[in-house]
Amino acid sequence: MEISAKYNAESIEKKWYDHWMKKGYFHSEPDSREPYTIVIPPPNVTGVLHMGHMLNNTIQDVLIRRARMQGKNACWVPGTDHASIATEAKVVAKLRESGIKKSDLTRDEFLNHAWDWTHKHGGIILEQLKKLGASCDWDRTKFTMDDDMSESVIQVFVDLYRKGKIYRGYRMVNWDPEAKTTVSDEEVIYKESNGKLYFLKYPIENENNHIIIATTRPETILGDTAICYNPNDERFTHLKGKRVLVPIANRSIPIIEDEYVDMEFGTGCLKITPAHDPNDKVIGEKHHLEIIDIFNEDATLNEFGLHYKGMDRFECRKQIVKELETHGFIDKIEDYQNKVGTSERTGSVIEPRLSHQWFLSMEELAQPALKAVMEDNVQLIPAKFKNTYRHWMENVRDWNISRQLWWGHRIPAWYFGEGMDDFVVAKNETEALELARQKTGNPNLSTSNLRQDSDVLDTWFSSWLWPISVFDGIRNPDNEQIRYYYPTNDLITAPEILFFWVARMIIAGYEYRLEKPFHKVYLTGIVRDKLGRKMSKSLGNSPDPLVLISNYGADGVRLGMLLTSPAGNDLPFDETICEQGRNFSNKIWNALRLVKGWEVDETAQPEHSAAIILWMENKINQTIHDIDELFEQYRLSDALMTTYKLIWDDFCSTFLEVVKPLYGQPIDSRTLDSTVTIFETLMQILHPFMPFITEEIWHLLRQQQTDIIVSHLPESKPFNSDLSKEFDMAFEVITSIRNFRKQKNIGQKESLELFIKKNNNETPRTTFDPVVIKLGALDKVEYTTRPLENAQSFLVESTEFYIPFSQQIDLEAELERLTQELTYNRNFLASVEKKLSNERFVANAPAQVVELEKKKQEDAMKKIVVIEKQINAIRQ
RNA sequence: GGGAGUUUAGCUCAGUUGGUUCAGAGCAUCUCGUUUACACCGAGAGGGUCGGCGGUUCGAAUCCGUCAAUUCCCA
Repeated sequence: MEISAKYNAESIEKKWYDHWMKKGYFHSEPDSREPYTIVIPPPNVTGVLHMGHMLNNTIQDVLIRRARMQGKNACWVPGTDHASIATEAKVVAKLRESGIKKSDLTRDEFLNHAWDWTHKHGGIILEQLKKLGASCDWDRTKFTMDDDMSESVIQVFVDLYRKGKIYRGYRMVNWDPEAKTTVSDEEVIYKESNGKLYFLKYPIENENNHIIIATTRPETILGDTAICYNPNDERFTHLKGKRVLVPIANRSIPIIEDEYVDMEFGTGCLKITPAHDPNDKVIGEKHHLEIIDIFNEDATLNEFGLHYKGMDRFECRKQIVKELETHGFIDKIEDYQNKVGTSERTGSVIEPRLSHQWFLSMEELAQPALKAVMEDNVQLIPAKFKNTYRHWMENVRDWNISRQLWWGHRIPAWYFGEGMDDFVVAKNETEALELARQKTGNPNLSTSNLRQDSDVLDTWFSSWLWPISVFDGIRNPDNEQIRYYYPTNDLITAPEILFFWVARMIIAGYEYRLEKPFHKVYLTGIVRDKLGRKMSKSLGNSPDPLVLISNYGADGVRLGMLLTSPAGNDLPFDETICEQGRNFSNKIWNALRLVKGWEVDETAQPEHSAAIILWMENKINQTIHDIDELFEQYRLSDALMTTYKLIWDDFCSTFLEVVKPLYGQPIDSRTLDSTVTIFETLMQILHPFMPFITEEIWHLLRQQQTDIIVSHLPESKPFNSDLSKEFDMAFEVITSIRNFRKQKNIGQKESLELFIKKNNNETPRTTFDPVVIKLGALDKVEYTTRPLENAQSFLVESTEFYIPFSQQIDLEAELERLTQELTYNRNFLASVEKKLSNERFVANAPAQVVELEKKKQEDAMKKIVVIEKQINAIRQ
């Protein structure tokens, strides 16, 4: 069979993915096996794959493939979320391009456009995941706005409302008075503006005195409900408990104290207008102040604006300043530069406005979720995030779940009047009508009297149910799927959304399943560029993952991403790490070419082959054991690096070099058979990390009963650590021989001999002597009892080695080297003896440690004796 | 302003409850090498006052204090 010299990832990857899909290996149904479940963190339905997804999904695929090979019923549920804000913004932008304004459309018309967009772009990101090799159960693909998923969301809203957990409250929003709509924080552009700072006099009630307050917005005094100073500010202590009158309105308001006030700014005294400033709102709530909203929807003044009613806010400012001046309320006016928020869409100045919103009270709900993580019932990996988690959960604030958008789950609240309590919450309009009739006692109420809340729910309010709702566990809490797959095993996500998503899923899990949603949460790092900046589309600093895949192969990219990303650490991405992955693929590929290139015959198995097979099998068992431990700790990078070294260093550089017959010679069938078996085992161990090349090689090695993806992962068997130590020593000998050849410029073709002199009555351990002969390109190894003359010597532990050498040995240099070694060992011995002579050390250190020191002492002394003898021999 | 993390080789990171000569890995660098699996390679080598200072201890990269740098989260 002709095998190409270079590994061609692209065609092979496509071939195997199609094959796996055809065989249905990714699909899972409940059965008697132990389940292993992951739900994907749903990417934005209209998004495209970025580096963060690559990292995240590579990790999930490694875990799911490993579980599958361990014989578990592996189920990875894929899907997407509707991402209200991002998607709506995209649709709006798209419509604008074709000259359509959102405000020209009805809600239904707009939603039709949004659905078109979703259907057109919705599958893209999932198709991209396939290129990466993601072995998701595509039959289970979910979308947060699927009918069943939406029903679950609405059901939960209604349920929480009825439990008293959801309530209506106020929140400050960015109001665009021109478009008469709310805009998100991202849509506000702050501009430098030349304004004025007005210093106003507020008369103190029942006193012939006043207090001066600086403001940039004098028209809002009509909405003032308090005056505030810093309790640490001695200038105002005489005002404690008094009241002032709002100029013009002549309304009496209290003077309050709060440390929020900046004593340096203005006069050090602040007016509080809770309806028209976010900071004032916070203070207002804290001090239970009245809220007076003076504006209409279009930012003209309402009846609280008194005689300015109906006037625009900026016109009002001019007029009110005149009136204040006339009545002597103005102390002075200064020029003032500040940043004013304007609407990205209309350019008009944003008016902070209080708006009715829905909130979920969190404190009680958070308790079981906090406990679960603190007690490691849900385990965060790495654990350092527990602190952050606790801090957030202990200070959790109510969750504002309203979004002033159209795309998403519309809030199932229907209003039938203007009063604060004139609404009902129900899962649909029919039920709402029934409830509204009951609540009003008016049987004639019809749907035309009902008006559904125009806002939608926060996208997180649907994704917090994800691990439950993908198995239909909200609507059908007892169905077979949810009972089998829930709780899921691992969640892989980014620390940025620990609160937005992870914490809330845990909360929902306990609320709706009385059980955590997952056992473990693996928090990945953030993918950054070389400059340490987060990769983002707006910066344009992210490579296109699909281009990377086509350049380095999916296997190569997967390896690159995983090698540099321990859990919770950021990943400074550099294409060279993918290059390392590609090089590794090529290395494995060439190992295959070597093995497949051998002629076989029935010659006897050489001793070196038998020995190295023994060692390699032992090494594999040992490494499997290590890898298992690393996986238990979710140290995927280390597990991969361990595998990488097992294949590259141990298998390719050592094992294959030993069993490799001389050029043109055949290999014996026993050795070849062991080699192929070992190669297969290595491919199985590597498969979760590099699925494609391993499947390809698995099949090229020999006729297989099954595909590697569903083969059984090799399990750790007992291993002999003495044997490893013995080999490590042998390898040190090999390295010394190689160094000697290098120093003396002796090629591999020129053969050498090696004499070994054991000391201190040690018995020679000869298992790997044939390997030393092969890799050292030696004629023979012989044991001797006396030092050799005219030979290069070296020491491994306290065994002497001699390589007879025809050239003159530089005795001076030898002496120099030996003396150095002697000094080193004497110093070492001295430090050990110093420790041992320290009574407190011997008394306090554990016996084991003291034993170890004694062993060191003994070894060093033996070695010193040997070196001294060598030195004496040269000197004679 | 409040909170959390990070700081070990040129880069990215390991380093369990303090205890083997513990200062390590990969990449990068340097030297040598076209020995027919692989130059997307092989064989070697160099490289760190473990951020600074102080303390606890027989013993500190590891524990404590403090300072510095840096990142993130919340307002």
